[in-house]
Amino acid sequence: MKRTKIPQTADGPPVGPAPCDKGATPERRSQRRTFKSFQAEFDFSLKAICTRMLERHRDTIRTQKPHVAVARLMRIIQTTLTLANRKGFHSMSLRDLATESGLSMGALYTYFDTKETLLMMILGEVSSAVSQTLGSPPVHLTDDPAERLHWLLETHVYLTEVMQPWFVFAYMEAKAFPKEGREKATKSELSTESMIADALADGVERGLFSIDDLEMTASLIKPLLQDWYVKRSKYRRRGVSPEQYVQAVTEFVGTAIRCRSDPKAVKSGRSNQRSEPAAAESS
Amino acid sequence: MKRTKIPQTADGPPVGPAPCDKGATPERRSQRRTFKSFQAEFDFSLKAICTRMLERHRDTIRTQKPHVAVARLMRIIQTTLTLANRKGFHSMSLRDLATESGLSMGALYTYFDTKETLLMMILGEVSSAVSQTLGSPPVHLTDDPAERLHWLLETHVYLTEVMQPWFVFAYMEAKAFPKEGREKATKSELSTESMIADALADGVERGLFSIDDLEMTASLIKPLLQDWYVKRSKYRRRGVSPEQYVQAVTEFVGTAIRCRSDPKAVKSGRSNQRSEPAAAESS
DNA sequence: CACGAATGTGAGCGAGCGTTCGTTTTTTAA
DNA sequence: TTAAAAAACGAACGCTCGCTCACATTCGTG
Repeated sequence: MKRTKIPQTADGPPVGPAPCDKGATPERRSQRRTFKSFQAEFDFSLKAICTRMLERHRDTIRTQKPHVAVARLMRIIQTTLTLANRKGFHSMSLRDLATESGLSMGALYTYFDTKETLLMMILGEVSSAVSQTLGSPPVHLTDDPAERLHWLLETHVYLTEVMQPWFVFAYMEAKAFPKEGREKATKSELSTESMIADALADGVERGLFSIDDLEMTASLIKPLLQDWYVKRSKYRRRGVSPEQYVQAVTEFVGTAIRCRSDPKAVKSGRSNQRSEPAAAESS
Repeated sequence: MKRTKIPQTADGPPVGPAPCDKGATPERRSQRRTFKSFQAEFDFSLKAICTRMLERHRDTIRTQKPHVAVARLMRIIQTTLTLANRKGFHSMSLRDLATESGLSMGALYTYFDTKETLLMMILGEVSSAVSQTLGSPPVHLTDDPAERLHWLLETHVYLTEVMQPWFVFAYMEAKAFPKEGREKATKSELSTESMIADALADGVERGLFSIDDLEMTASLIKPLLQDWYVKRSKYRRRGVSPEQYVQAVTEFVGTAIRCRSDPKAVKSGRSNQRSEPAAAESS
């Protein structure tokens, strides 16, 4: 596994998330991951994604100079996501795309041979991002189901936050995928669900969770994660931050499965987290 | 934390001296509603909906004889829902629709003047169905938040079960609605959410629920309801009945909001539920 | 049966689609 | 400076789309 270089927009990297867990005190070990630390760990900027895209499609993309190709790709992809999420991929014409992205029709076809290829290129980056992040959970979590579940929810929310338009695109256009792509999407979706189910099963086995129907519960958690990017504008309007959403979902789920683990691991608890004093404890 | 006032559409004053606290036979009163009893109460068969559709569009539909018009409409709508849910409304051509429904191009235009009108007609029936069912909760529920919440979840699931393709259609094509329609959809969505928030607020006030963030919790319940029709095929494959889903969601939510009300109202508990002769699965 | 009214039909219209390719412009390098 | 290579361009092509309308067919009634 290679370490990703971090060309962060702002100045220096805000110090990665204390890489060595064996380090200091236990409280430090489970230091809460933030959206910022996620962004420091992975680079899902448009530029980074388009660079990976170029590498993956060197054979199809006819432009030679990498920095030109990446620059054009960025315009194309950015515009595609915007237009497609507004009116649907099929309703978006390549002429619209050309005009909005400032390229000519011919130039577009330097980057893909078919409109459908463009769709698949985008989908490919989405599923690659999913397996890159959710695919390799930190080993130290394997024996703490509650932490593992929390890590899953958190990672999912943070990932879909950085790549929100991408995920909306994949979600909305899924049914129009040309078979191959649709299966890929379904598989990826089910794999997320089974990761959740795994963590739940583990928790039940250790007597930490109390769940009637494992499969059903995992099914119910999935839409909560999807809602974050599908209805992103609603949450933005209400001023909900990614961290707040993670906490709300964790709490909601944690209570529902009657999670009896270390309260500070799953329940809201963390007082330093609070941005609003909010006594909130109704008695 | 701010208190959200809930501008309800048209609702009786919830405050009051709980008049019919104890009705006739308690068992009868809170007799569990089933999918079957819902179907008996409302007629959302294709025929019934198309009949209403015809009445609502007498001016646009040129066919005179009602029974012919309804029959044709049924074919048109049925086919539209099938095709649109498979490849998207915009990707479905009217030629496809004509062929599949067994009508000619010209005949189609006897029922709508524009492809967009067809879309709006379908959307209209969906939102009409929502307000017809969710809009008028039984009065005897106004003073039992847990029952009211349960009634909302139940009604929503049953409604979207009978009209599943309609709701998928509305959900998936929502972003392509021509403004007017999109606003209608958004409003309807928010109204459902505020009905939920209403019940939650009521429960918190009476000390029955324990909820940190009302608005957020209501937001989290909504996707659970949507998952039922959006991912219907998944649940069908797993053999989950509408009743089972209602129970799973109720239980999940009930625990999450630490509902302390009468257990039989919200918690699963009742194992004899399972012994019931299981609702008949319609085609 | 007859005959006007109501329905049904599908080829044809212009518009817009994805895609191509001969041409022009820009870049590169000697 | 210059010429070959790379990249950008956008009119043109064939096709399908939503939609129309002159005509054919069926229905309802005397």
